[in-house]
Amino acid sequence: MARILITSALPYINGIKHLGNLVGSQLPADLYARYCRARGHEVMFICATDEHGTPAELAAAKTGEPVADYCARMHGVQTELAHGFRLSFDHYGRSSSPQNHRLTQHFAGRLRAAGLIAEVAEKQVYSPSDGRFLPDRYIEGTCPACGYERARGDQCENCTKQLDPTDLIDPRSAISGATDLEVRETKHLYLRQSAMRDQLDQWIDSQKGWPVLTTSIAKKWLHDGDGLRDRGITRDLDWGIPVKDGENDWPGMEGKVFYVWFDAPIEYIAATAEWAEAQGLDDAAWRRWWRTDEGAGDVRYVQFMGKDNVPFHTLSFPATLMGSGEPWKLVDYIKSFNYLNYNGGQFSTSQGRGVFMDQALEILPSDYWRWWLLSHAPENSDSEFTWENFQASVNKDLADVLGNFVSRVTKFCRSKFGEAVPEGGAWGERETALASALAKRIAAYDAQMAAMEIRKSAAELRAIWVLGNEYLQEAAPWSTFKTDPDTAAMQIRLALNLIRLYAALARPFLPDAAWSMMAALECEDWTWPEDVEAALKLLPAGHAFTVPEVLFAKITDDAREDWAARFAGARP
RNA sequence: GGGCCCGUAGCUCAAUGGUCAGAGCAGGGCGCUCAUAACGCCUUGGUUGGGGGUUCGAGUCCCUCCGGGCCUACCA
Repeated sequence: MARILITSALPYINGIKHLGNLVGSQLPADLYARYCRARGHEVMFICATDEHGTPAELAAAKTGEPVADYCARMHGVQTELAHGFRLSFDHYGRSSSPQNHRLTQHFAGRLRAAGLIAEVAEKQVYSPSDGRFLPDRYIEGTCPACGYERARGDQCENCTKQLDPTDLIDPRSAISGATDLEVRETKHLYLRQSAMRDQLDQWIDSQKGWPVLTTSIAKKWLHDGDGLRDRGITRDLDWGIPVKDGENDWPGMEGKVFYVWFDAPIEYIAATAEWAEAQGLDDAAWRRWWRTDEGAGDVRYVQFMGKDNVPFHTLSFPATLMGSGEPWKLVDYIKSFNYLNYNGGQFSTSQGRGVFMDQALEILPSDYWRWWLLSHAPENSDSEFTWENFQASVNKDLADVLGNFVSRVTKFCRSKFGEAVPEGGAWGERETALASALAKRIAAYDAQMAAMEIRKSAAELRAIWVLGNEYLQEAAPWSTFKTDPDTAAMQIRLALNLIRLYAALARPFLPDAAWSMMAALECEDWTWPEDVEAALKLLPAGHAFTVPEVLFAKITDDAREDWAARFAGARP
């Protein structure tokens, strides 16, 4: 038994996430967490809402709520949706928690003591009308290069030229349209990542087997141009974690807060502390996951995230942890994902394009989405959601191959033997061969799951379901029954046990369906089938069961067309 | 502009430089009748984006061209 720490990239507070966000971090992290638990490992699975930053303030302003209230409300909404998708977090925290305030300020203090913080005076655009400094991309104006009138202060979307906000002609606030912008001097803290470049570089080099996507992005940042640049870790905002040096004030930094990307990863740690508090445990309970000098030496730490998050997890956050000079647990493996596209374009939160988590659950139960999303996870390249593909995959894999197997076995047994596991007969060669084929496939499934090869795991699991249908076809208990009822009883006894085995194996992908299967069998034994023969004899003769409702209803053409039309344009 | 990734069957995707490039779906044929018209077996289908090169051997390595995508540090 190992101890596995799993974190999923934090969803931003600013609205409901779409399926692309879900499959890029939380869902595969949940799959892995569930798998690790099923294999008997001790798991700490952490996620949280990422609540600070300009977009959160603006979203709150739009609804007229105080930002703290807005975040509390949206945290509730996201928590509900996480439950809806059966995301099995040990704790779903908030980056605005007191724990995160303390830890973030602690790290800043340690970094300052280590000489890794620089104070930099810089000029930034301020909008008196908005009462705030404007991040570059919140300034719009005419592109000096191509004349595009809605160029952003960081880059012109039309001609892709990199811009400085002061380059823009007729600049205005993208928030209010105000044109009375001025340049003000302000002081900010920078994390001196450049001083840690070699250390980070060596650390990345020492990691074996990370996805190309992960290491190539890290290497690019480390070696591009002059190498890794220092990074501003404070902002002039109201909502956030006040800049402090540990518990002490930071002269000259009054009224400023830490940058979200500084405090968000620290929330992984803080959320574990939140968990401990919620469980009524002491600090040692969470520190044994995070401090190698306090018990985390044998922890394996795995992070899940979309590719846009990679630089912060490979560089900034490790720099924060290493730079503190304290023995914090560093990540051991980073599983990163590409993007899921929607009907040939991108899912888009701002444009409301695609299917969002709340809408998905209104349409179908979570298992349908979990299965499709995970079996098509964008691991090697961007992948594509289409309604046709979704319908075909779900109907074939879930309804026909798995669901129908459960149906045919339980209904056949009920009609010939009644609703209890039938007695009689003994295994022959066919059953031994099946057990050995299953053992082989299960080993492959286990290996793919352990390696976090998501799509390959799904394919192996499906192949295991197919073995059951093949067995039934060959054994043909419906004809055996006419001449040799005892053998038919043995065959169907095995098939009923196969349902339990499938439930145990499928639980990480399909928690609800697995539960329904177990409930129908009136069984609570989720034991992983390490010994397949034993697993296929687990339910004894005479054990009662019930025929379950149809596990997965098929998606009709009408429903598919209806949804395709409904989600074709912007979110209503 | 720079960097990275991808391009394989109608579709979605596999293949440490080494048998005849494989699966699932879709298509075609056969079988079965327990089951959600479900299941099983067989089968059609490829100049691996184009062109060069290295090698005994290239989907895989190198060059080049075409096409798609991502990142490029003040959104997060």
